[in-house]
Amino acid sequence: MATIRDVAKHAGVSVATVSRVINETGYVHEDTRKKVETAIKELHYTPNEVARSLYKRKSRLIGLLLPDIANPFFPELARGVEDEMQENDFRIIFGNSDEKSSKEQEYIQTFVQNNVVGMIASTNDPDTHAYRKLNIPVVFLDRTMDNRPSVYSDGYEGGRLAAQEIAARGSRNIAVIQGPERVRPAMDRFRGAAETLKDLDIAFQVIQSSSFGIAEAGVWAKEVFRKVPDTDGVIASNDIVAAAVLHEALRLGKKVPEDVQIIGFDDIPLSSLLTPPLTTIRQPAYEMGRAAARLLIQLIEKEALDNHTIQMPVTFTERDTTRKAEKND
Amino acid sequence: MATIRDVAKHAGVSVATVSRVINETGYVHEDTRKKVETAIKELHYTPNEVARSLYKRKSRLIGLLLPDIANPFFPELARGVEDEMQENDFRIIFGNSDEKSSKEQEYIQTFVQNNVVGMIASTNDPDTHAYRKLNIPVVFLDRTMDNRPSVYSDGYEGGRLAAQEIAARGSRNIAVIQGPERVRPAMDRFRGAAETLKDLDIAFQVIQSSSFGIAEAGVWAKEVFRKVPDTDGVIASNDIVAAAVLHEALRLGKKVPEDVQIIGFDDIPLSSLLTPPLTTIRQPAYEMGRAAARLLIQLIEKEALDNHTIQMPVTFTERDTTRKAEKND
DNA sequence: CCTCATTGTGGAACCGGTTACACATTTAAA
DNA sequence: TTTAAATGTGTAACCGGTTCCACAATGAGG
Repeated sequence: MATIRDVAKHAGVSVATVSRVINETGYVHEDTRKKVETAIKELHYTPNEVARSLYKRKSRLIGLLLPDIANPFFPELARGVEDEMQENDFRIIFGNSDEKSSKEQEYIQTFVQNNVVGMIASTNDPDTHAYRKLNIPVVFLDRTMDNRPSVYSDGYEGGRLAAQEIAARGSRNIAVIQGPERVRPAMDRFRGAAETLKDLDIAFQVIQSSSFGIAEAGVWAKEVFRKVPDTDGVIASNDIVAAAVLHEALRLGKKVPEDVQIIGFDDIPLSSLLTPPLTTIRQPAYEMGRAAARLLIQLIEKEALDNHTIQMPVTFTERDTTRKAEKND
Repeated sequence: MATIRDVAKHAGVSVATVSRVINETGYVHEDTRKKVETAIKELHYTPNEVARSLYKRKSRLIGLLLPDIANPFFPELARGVEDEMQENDFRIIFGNSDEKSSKEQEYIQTFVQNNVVGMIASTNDPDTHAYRKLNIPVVFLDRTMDNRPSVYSDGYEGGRLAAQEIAARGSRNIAVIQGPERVRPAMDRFRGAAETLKDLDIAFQVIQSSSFGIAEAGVWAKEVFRKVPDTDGVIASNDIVAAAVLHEALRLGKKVPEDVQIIGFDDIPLSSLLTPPLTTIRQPAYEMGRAAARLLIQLIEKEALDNHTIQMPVTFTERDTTRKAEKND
C-alpha cells in the first residue's frame, strides 16, 4: 500500500502539499495539483483512514447497536440507516445487544475505542450512564427517552388504533398480547390498547409474552387460545406473534377474520404474504432508519438543532385478518 | 479520554511499561504492574484502537459485505458471523452491495482504508480483481468460487432434492422458478432441479424471476399461474417467492398441497409460520455465518489451512405444502 | 568474587496521515 | 516604486499507541 510519502516523492513535492490536494485545503498551484493527482493515480494511492482518524480524533465510522438483526423488524431499520450513511460516506460498525446491557457496554466501549463519530442505538435504557458520559452524539432508534435525540413511532397511538379498529369491526372478547415488560414501545402499545378498550367498555384479557422472537412466538400463540378459547379478536405484540396467532387459529379450524380478527404491529415485509394477509399497525421502519441517520449526521456536523426527537406516524394497515368496518359516514 | 501517557504519568512509569502491562508482553515487576493497573482503573483508561491499528497495520475489524440485509435470508447469516466474531473480540464493518459491483468496490476500498484484518463477502464474482489483489484474507459466503476460501451450501443438490421429493409426492406438471441469472446458488438450484426432472422424465416449465426481493415476489407468483395454470407442483427459487406462490395459489382457490405442491429454498424463519407451513430445502444460514467467521479467524491467525472451502448440507424440510410421500420401504 | 543470563525499565523511533508555522514568490493597491 | 495581501510550498510536530534498543539491577554458577 502506498503512503502519502510515496506519493510526495513520486510527485516531487512535500507531504503537506499532497495532503492539501487530497483534502482540497489551502493553496495549491494548478500545475502542482496535476502532478500530485497523476502520482496518486499511478500509485493507486488511497489515504489511510486510520492515520487520519488518529490525528483528527474522529473517523468516518458510526456505531449501530440493535437488539437482534435476526428479528425481522430490524433489518429494515438497519437498511435505512445504512443507505443514508452510505450516501454520506459514513461506514457502520454493527453489533447485536440481545437487549443485554453487558453486550451493550462492550459495544459502546469498542465503538469509542474505534473513534466513531456518532452512534445509533436501539436500547431499553437510553438514560444509562454509559450513554450520558459519551461525548459523541447518540441517536436512539425505536426506543426513546425524553430529551435525548431519538426517532421512534408512537406506540401508544398504535395501541389505541389497534383497539379502536378491532372494536369497530365487532370484536367483543379481545385477547391482548403484552410484549416484554422492559421494552418501551411494547409497553406503550399495550397501554394504548388496554386503555382504549377500557374506555370503550370492551372486555379483554391479557396474555404475557416475554419476548419478540420467532422461536417463542408459537408458545404465546397457543397460550392465547388456551387462556381465551372463545376470543374473537387478538391484538398481538408484533407481527411475528400475530403470524403465529394466525397460524394457530387456522390450525384450530377457526376462520380468520370471520371467527377471530387479528391485528399485529410493525408491518414487517412478510406480513402481506401471509394468508390471509395480516392487518397491522405499520411503522415505517426503513424511513425511521434513514431519519435516524440523517439526524445523527446533523448532530455530527452542526452542534445544536431545534428538533431532536422525531416521531414517525403509525398507520392502520388494513388487510384481511380483520373484517370490513361498517361504514357509518 | 485518558491516553497511555496519562496513565504512565499517574503511575510514575514510562509508556513502554504501561504498554507491557496492557499487552502482557515482556518483563514487568509485580509491584509495577499493580501500580499501573490501579492507574488504569482510576483514569478509566481504555487503549485507543485507532493508534494501535495504525502502528500494527491491522485492526480488530473485519468487513462484512452482503447483498441486502433486508432480504430475510441474510440476517441469519449476519447474526452467525456477528456472534462468532463478537466472541473472538472482532468487530464488524457492515455494508450492503445490492449486488452492484460499484457499491462492492466502494466498500472493499473503505474496508482496506480502515485496516480491516479480513473480510466476509457474499458476492457474485469472487474472482474479480478487486478481491484477488487484496492482501487480507477473504471468505466468500453463500456464493463461492473454486479454490477460494468459502462457505456455502450445495445448490445443485438442493435443486435435485426439491425435484426428487416433489416428484415422489406425485407432481407431474411442475413449474420451476429460476432465480436471477447472475446469482450462482440460484443457478445451481435451478440446474439441479431441471436436470433431475429431465432424468425422471417429468414435464416442467420454467418461469424466469430476476430478483429475490419481497417486492417483486408477487409478480413471479402471478406469472407462474398465468403461464402454467394447471401446474400441480411449484419449485420456487427461494422461500420468499415460495410464500408469494403459496399466497397466490390460495387466492386462486387452489388447495395446497392437494391441488398444487410448493417447495421453497432456504428455510427462512417465517416459513414455518405460513399456513400451511412451507416445505423447503433448508440451508443452515446461522451456522454458515458462524462457519465463515471461524474460517476467517483461522486464516487471520494462522497462514495456511488444509480445508479452505466448507460445504454445508442442505436438507429437505418437510412441512405441509407437500403431500405425504407413499412409503415404499 | 567475577561473569553472564535473566529480569526490569525508560527513551525514542515509528505507523501515516494533518496542520501550524515559516518562508518565498507573485499580485494588487497605494 | 513601495508595501501589503494573496498565493504557494516545505519542515516538523502531533495524534496515541507499540516495540527496538540501551542500560541497570539482580541472581545463579563457577
